[in-house]
Formats: sequence, structure tokens, C-alpha cells
Amino acid sequence: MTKGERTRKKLLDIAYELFLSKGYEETSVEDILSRAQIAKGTYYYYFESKEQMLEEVIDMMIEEEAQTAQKILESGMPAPQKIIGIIAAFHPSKDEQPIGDLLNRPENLLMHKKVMTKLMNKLIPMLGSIVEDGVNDGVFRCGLISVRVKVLLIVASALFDDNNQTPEEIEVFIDLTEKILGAEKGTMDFMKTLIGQSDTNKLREREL
Amino acid sequence: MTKGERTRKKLLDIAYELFLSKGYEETSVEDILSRAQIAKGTYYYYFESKEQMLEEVIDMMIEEEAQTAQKILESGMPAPQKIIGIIAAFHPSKDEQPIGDLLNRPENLLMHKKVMTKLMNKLIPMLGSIVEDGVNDGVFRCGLISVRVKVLLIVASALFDDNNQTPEEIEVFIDLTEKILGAEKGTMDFMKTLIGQSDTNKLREREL
DNA sequence: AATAAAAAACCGACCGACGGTCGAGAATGA
DNA sequence: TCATTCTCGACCGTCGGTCGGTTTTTTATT
Repeated sequence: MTKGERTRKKLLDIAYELFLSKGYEETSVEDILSRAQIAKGTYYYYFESKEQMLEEVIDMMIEEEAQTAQKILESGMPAPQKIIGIIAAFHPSKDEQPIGDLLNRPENLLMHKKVMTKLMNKLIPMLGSIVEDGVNDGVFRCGLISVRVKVLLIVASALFDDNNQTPEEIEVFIDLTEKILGAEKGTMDFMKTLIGQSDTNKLREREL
Repeated sequence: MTKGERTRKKLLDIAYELFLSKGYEETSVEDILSRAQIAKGTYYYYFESKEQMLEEVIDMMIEEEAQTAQKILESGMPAPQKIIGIIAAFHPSKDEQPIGDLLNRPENLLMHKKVMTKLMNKLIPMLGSIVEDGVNDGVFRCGLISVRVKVLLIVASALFDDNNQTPEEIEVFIDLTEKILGAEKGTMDFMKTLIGQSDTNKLREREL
């Protein structure tokens, strides 16, 4: 690892932490510089712009969720459980402090959107293959899978990423999931006991 | 109308036009000032901040859509047609130049979100009462109406507000709408012929 | 190993744009 | 006349980004 690579990494790590704790807009380039004890020119030697740096930081953020999803994908769970597991992973959380709150603060719109878009692009194919398996197994019955999966993720993110789900929302989401995938009524009922808990990590541990 | 009220209105009108044509972030306060031939101090005499002004401009933007929706609400159409009509109104368009494109430009995230939130808050109760009527008429069969309506709008906005719907997306949306509202299969098929046309105004005219 | 040249890494003063402030003056109406 | 309403524009702090130049490291050459 060359000197430059180390410096670059250091800047990314600092930005990662600051973006998570203060948000993207509220973190100035100066903030990053002063923590890194580095001059502005150096920063712009490594990054085109603050926004380009954000892209890289988001890739770091998403990696964790993508790995969780990948493990679920490779696990031996039934398709419905896999789907819910991945949807739970769709809400990025950092340690015990969920970044969901941060992401939903109005000043973090850009970051929020970029995270969601990138995460969706990673998760859609995974969910797609799970649903395909489910169709082959007879658990689901539907076509146009990628669109359906996209709809599921859209609704999940809109309903759940404020961490403030009402029981009604959960019930409708269960109903929606079953119907849009063509599953038997009740197939997804187990979701009730899993969603809406304060610590999503508990969910993951239990399922993996 | 006092002098002050006129000045204020003038500023709002100019901002309205600029926000629509250039977007919110790309419109500087200076831009508004120079068009209005007014000094900065005057601007801030009438508005707390640029963002507060945006709120008022968005209210102006939404009024048109809300009126369209209101007319649909009061029309004698069957519930399914009303619903689709309102969902079409959910995508704000200005004359022939749809602002959907503008709203979706990444730099207009804030404006986009504010428009969507405000519009949803107006449309959800309207759609809710329509669905209620539909339930009473036996066209729909479902509970938890407000959540379901919210889900519909979320999906509609995510799928359609880029004005780039694929036939697959439309088909899934129809399926979703029927199922989430508990309608007979085929109830919403007429949507196919209506959505995805370049000019949404045509749709409105035909339906009203 | 010594040296020269080239490449990589680093520096910080400076820039322009932006949203917003403020004290003072002009217009208006009682 | 006095007070309220309205208008003005110079000024401010912050921010992302630039640029010319210096230091450090690597590479090539003798």
C-alpha cells in the first residue's frame, strides 16, 4: 500500500464517519481536512469533488448490507424468509445507531437517494433469483419478476426506512407481498414477529 | 391589494417560473432579484429564506393538481376511473412541458420531495374516500384503506414520475392496484390505454 | 553509491458564488 | 408630523473548488 493509497483511505474513512454522524451536506470539506491534518490541495489531488467522494463512501456503506444479503441468498432458508431477510438488510444500519434516522433527515436527501439507488440495484437481482426459486418451488406464482421485486423494495423503503412502522403498515405490506408474488395467504405472516423491532441486527442474527 | 402584496406576488410568480424552468437549486436569489428589479433587502423583507419561499411556490404548483383531483372526485365516474384519474394528476405537469423531467433531475431533490409530500397529503384523503365508496359499491374489498392508498401513490410515483414506464411496469401496477384494493381481475385493465401517453392532459380532458 | 531527472504527493492562499444581514433612507398614510 | 411600511445595496461568512509552486519519493544513469 503506497503512501498515496494510505492517505486516500484515511480521507475516505474520515468522510465515512463524518457523513454518517453529521450527514453529507453538514460535513464540509474543511471538516474532513482538519481531522486528517491535510491541505485542501491534497484532498483535491485524490478526489474530483466532494460529491464524487460521496459515491465512494456510499459504496463502502453499502458493502456491508450487500454482504448480509449475499449470505442470506446462499443460506438454506425458504424463499419467503430469504426475501424478508433481504428487505430487512435494505435498511442500512451502522452498529447500534441506525443511520436510517440520519438518512431521513431532510438535509441528507442526496445521500439518501444515492444509497437507496445503489442498494436497490444490488438487491433487485438477488431478490429476483430468490423469487424465481420460489416460483419453481410453487411457493410463488407470478411473472415479470424484476418489476415486482422493484415494487416490493420501493414500498418497503417508503414504509419502513423511517423506523416508524405502524401495525397497519406492516399488515398491508404482508398482504401486498403475498399478493404481488402470488403466494398463499399467510405465507408471509411470520414477518409480523420480525419487523419493527428496534434492533434489526437481532433479526439478522436469528435468521442466519 | 396593497403595494407590498403586489411585490410579494410578483416575486412569487417569478420564482415559480424560474423554479420550474431552471430548478430550485439552480435558481439563485440574485436571479429572482434581477428579474424583479428589486434589492436583496426587499426580498428578505418578504421571505424568511429561499427555502421558505419554495414552500409557498410549491403550494402554488400543487394547487392546480389538487383542483384537477377535486373535479375528478366530484365527477360521476366509477371509482376505478376516478382512482386512475387522480393518480395521473399525481404527476405535476406544466402546460405541455411536463415538470416531471425537471423534478427528476438530481439537483432538484429537495423540490421533488416537497412536492411529492405535499401532493400526497392532499391526495391520500381524496383517494381514501373514493376507495371507501368503491368498497360500499362492492367494486373493492379491503380494509386499512389509507395505508393501501398510500402504497398505491408511492408505487405510482416511483414507477411513473420519470415518464418512462415500460409495458411491464404498467401491467404490474394494474395487477397491484387490483389486488391491493381487492378488486376483480380486469377491473383496472382500462388503465393500459390511458397511461404512458406523452401528454397527460389528454387523459384528463377525456376523463372529465 | 551518488546523482540527476521525473513522477507522485502535498501545500495553502486565493477565488467566485451563494444565502443571508443590517442600518439607513424613501414612500405612504393617519 | 409621526409612525409604519417598504426599499435599498454594501457587506458578511461559508463553502466547494482552483492553481502555482514546493517537498518527497521513485526511477534511471553513471
